Amino acid sequence: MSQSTAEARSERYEELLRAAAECFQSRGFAATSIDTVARHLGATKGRVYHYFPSKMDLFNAVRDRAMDLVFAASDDGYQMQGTPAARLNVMSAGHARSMIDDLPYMHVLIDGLQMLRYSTTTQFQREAMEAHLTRRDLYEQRFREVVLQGVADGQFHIGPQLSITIQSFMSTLNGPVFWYRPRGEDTPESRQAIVDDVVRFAMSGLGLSADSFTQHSNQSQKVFA
Amino acid sequence: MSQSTAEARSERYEELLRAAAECFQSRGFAATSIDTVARHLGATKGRVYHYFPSKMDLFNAVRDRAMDLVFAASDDGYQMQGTPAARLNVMSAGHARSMIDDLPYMHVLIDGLQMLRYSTTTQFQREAMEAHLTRRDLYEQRFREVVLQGVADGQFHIGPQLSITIQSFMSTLNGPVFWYRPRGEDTPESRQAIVDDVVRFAMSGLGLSADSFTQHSNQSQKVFA
DNA sequence: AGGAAACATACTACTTGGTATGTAGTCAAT
DNA sequence: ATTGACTACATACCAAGTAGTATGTTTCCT
Repeated sequence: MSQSTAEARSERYEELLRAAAECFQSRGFAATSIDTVARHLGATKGRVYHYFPSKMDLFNAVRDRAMDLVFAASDDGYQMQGTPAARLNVMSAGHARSMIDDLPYMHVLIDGLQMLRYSTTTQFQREAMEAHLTRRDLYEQRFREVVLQGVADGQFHIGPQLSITIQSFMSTLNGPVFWYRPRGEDTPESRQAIVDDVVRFAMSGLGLSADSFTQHSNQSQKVFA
Repeated sequence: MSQSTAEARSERYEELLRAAAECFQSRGFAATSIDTVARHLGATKGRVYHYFPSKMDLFNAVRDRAMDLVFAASDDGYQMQGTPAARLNVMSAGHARSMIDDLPYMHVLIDGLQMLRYSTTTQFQREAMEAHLTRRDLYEQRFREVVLQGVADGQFHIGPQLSITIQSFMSTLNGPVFWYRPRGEDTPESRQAIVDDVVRFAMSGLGLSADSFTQHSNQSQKVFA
């Protein structure tokens, strides 16, 4: 197999994955038939089943890809040096940005959890689900870790139950998946403005004003230790 | 028809409505069959179709009921006298409380929006959907109104885009629908603690500390005008 | 007793996940 | 140039499930 054919296959695979994500987004898993995905591509079932052995595998592939994307989106902030507030700010912005930019995938990721008790008949599917949940916990753990550190530093001011605060924080960041829909007039800048506002709200929920975590070229301002 | 039979019918109707809500919650609309709902009641299709002419009508009834509940839950706060912060606090607590107490209904309400472009084939269904969206807008408008007044009073501090703030605020309040699941050990008090923490986060997102909106028996404390 | 309400049962037309098979194009070796 | 193997699909088909209907059957009220 030559280089170009391998690339071509990869492109076809991506095309199929995206089409599936879009269908799952707009109609949900159960209401999306394989024929639906195929028609969305101007193809037939044969093509879909050539790349994925079953509908469930297709869905899992989309969900796993979504997880890859959201991990990548917040990784810079997580690996970054700086205060918990600064790190969390970059992580959150990346996360929220991904919600908007990769909306079809993220929609699958967010409400793909209801699949928990849905049709977990097969053993193989149970394992795939469990592996996914592990990754998800790992992801949430990153945010929890940084928030906890901010609380320890006295920089964040949260309620008595950390888990509730984390859930609320993530709910805010995930929000765009439910209410944002791309329009003709929106630009990269307008999308960034949305992200900034969402992140501002989320950080503010932790008791932080924008001054305390945004990057200033003038370093003289330091509100907290 | 006697009084008791009318009551009995009403009870049966409620029982069916709740069973449907629970099924729709756990599996979604498309994956829930009429037989599923019937089996959940230990009955057969005949019973379901005796009360509802179609699956879609059943779903609409659940969704409308959910809207009734959430309206009722936040109405006290909306009608209340007081500062925008105090009113919004009570409204939000009622809303969040309803998310937890009426979880099956609320789940249907929240993600029932994806039905927008789903199978809106019939004209009648389009009208039902449009009527529902109108009520939903009206509901959100109540929160928007109170938030806007708080901003005008200088009591709230929000980002440049009001609509984004409102969406984030509602996302936080709706959050429990996605992550809360009833457990054996939770009590009315523990549930209230969850509600309080969620509301605290949401209000904090508007730049409000808990001191500025909670009711104090000692009235001497007034942080803002 | 008679009728209507409240279901259960049996059945139909249709959809859907998955499979089995056909087929056009590609690539490499002879 | 031809052949053979393989990829990348399309087509045809089947078993299972589902929304809705038509028709019993039991229970309750009057």
